[in-house]
Amino acid sequence: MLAHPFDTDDARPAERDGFDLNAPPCRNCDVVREIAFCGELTYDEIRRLASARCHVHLPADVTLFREGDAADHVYSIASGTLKLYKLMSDGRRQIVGFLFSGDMFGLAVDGGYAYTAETVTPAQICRFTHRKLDTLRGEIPRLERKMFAMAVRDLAAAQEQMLLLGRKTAKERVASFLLKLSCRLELRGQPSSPVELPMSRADIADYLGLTIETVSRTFTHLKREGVIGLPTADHALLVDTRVLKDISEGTGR
Amino acid sequence: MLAHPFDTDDARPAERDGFDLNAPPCRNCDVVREIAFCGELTYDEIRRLASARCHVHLPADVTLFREGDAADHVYSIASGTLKLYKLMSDGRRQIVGFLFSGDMFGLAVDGGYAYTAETVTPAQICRFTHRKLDTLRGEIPRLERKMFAMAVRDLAAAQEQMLLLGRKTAKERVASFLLKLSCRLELRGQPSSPVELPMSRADIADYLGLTIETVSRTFTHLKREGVIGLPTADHALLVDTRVLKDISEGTGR
DNA sequence: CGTATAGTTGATTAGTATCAACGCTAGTGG
DNA sequence: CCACTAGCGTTGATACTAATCAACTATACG
Repeated sequence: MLAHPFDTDDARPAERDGFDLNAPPCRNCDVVREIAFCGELTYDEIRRLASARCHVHLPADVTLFREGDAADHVYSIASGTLKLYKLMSDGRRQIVGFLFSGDMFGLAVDGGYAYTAETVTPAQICRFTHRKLDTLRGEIPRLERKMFAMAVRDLAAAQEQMLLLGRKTAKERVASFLLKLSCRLELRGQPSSPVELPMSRADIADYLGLTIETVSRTFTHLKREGVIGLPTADHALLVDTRVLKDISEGTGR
Repeated sequence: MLAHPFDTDDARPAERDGFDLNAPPCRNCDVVREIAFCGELTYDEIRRLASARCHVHLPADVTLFREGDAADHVYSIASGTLKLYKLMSDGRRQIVGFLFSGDMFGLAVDGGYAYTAETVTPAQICRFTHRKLDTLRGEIPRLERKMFAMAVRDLAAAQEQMLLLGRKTAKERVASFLLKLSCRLELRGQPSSPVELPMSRADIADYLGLTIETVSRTFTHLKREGVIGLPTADHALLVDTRVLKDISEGTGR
């Protein structure tokens, strides 16, 4: 396992990677504002948060921590895509979530992470020690609320995924997956249609509870039906969102 | 839908169903202590909580709210079993959780419940308005922390269930299910073996992403193999927990 | 340009769903 | 008190979706 360069949490938190984290209404705070916890916080609060964090840029396919590791840190994504997954002893894998900029992860119950976290693309990551973040949460009620809201949102998303995994067909799963990615773009004010698929077919399969082959075949079927387009393997065009939505809900073909 | 008798949240919260909620170190506060939020709170804090709640006893098969309903309340279970589920338009159902005494539910993101909640057995339920609970959370940091911890715990459980639904075989699912119920008993200091199954086979099937028939057959197989016993349809005896655990993890038969 | 990896497509198999019948238990009414 | 009925659970036969096994193609990399 690659030793990742986070080892400076307490050493020099204020200046790192060219970011001066202490100058309030500047480029740097805008960057911090991007990160998960900071929605609706004041600049002063963000500054306190920023001084507790550790920022790093990682290449693709880096493991941040493994399921069962002592949960020392909470993470936040500034840019890039990550995956969280659980493994069975025989190698079966379930990806419990793909994460993007603004997402938070690393919360743990009994001191151990419940999943492995790995970068899918190069990514800029912030990291806070649980200890420091706990203190800050106590001092900044809005931060506490924000983190709670994020946990509740994650829970609702997980429940939606349980419906997908337990009750949907392969076609419905793939359609739901594409729509979810598209929705996320729309929420961020970006065009909803050419959806980037930075993850491999294997990752998609392990996220949807399918095999690589079934994912590939289903993409092809949807393409043949004219519902989607696949200009490249890692870009999907949502040609008919309406129909795709019907398919994802079991109403359509 | 049955109109459930909760309509007194603001009317007379202090005295209801024979419970005097204002006398601190008495039977009633012990009852309240049972409920979800109250772990690690002082009697004073519990009293403030209790004065905001509304308590009721419900029969089996009562719907408390439906997916999409305006999320007005947060609920806590004092006794009994409930199920939370999501429905698709064609009737396919995924139960996202069975809940027992001490569990909390009804947290919502965008003002709407993400699932339907229904009693499986007769149950004693507490209810708080989101409005009041939000205020109390602000006033009682420990409450805020407790609810956050519960949300994180629920999230980890949901992720574990995603692994089950996405990657486990029918046998592994049923074994995991029985072990989970058994573990819960053990954590509460009760004998881990005769596990009560208050829910129907249909409920178990919709929880495990299987059909009634597959659940039934799998119970029979495990019984034939001598791993479990089924004295009645709604009681399971865990004969060989070790083997059951191996099965649930894909290590065993 | 050759090789390795990811993705696609095809043939077959396996696990679970579906369809169907039967048995058991509990509640009901004579 | 006992027969009747309804609903739940079990068991069996068959069908079907997605997994597995296998081959091939396209893309990226040295």
